[in-house]
Amino acid sequence: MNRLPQDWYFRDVVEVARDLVGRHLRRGEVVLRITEVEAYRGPKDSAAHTSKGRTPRTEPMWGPGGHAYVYLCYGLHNMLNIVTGLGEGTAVLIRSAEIVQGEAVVAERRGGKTGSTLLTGPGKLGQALDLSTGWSGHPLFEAGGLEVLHGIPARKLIAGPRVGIDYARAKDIRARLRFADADSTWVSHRSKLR
DNA sequence: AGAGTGATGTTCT
DNA sequence: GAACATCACTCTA
Repeated sequence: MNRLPQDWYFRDVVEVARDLVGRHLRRGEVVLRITEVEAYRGPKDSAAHTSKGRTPRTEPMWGPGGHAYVYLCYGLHNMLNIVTGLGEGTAVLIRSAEIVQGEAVVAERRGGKTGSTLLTGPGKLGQALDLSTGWSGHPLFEAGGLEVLHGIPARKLIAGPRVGIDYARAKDIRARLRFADADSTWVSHRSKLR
């Protein structure tokens, strides 16, 4: 299975977000199929990290697409985002995935848990891939490390508001920028999607 | 199904 | 010193 080329990410962030559902994420022997994402539309989007200005932490988000943006949330969760566009401050948060390969390794990293709660949520995904903020800025279109592959695009998408952004403006909270594979059970907060 | 709560540490004011 | 794109757990229904 081949990697997606860098210019694949040079499009509108919502378009890339929808297109990312069903794609594969590979790190070593572990391969995951993305089932749920959220789009963050840059400085004008009050829910996006880039709306608060340029800082060392958010630096990868201001660069060209195809790179990872990883940050620590609540002191314990490493969240994986994929930067899109050409230095527009836009990115897609990867929220959930299904296991394609490496189930034993993932189960061990997740504390021996099994079933469909294994990878539903961005913190769990970071744990399954053993990510840290050191991966922030990593090119996903190059071989080795962490890669995004073609995978199997979703047949049908469902959408809803983003999760955990109560601090944003009302119109940004309402915006339906969370997308998931309608056929997958590996999706968080499923009742709020349609 | 939904609400409440404590754990945890980096980032920026 | 406050805020924070969460999780796992405990209730109550």
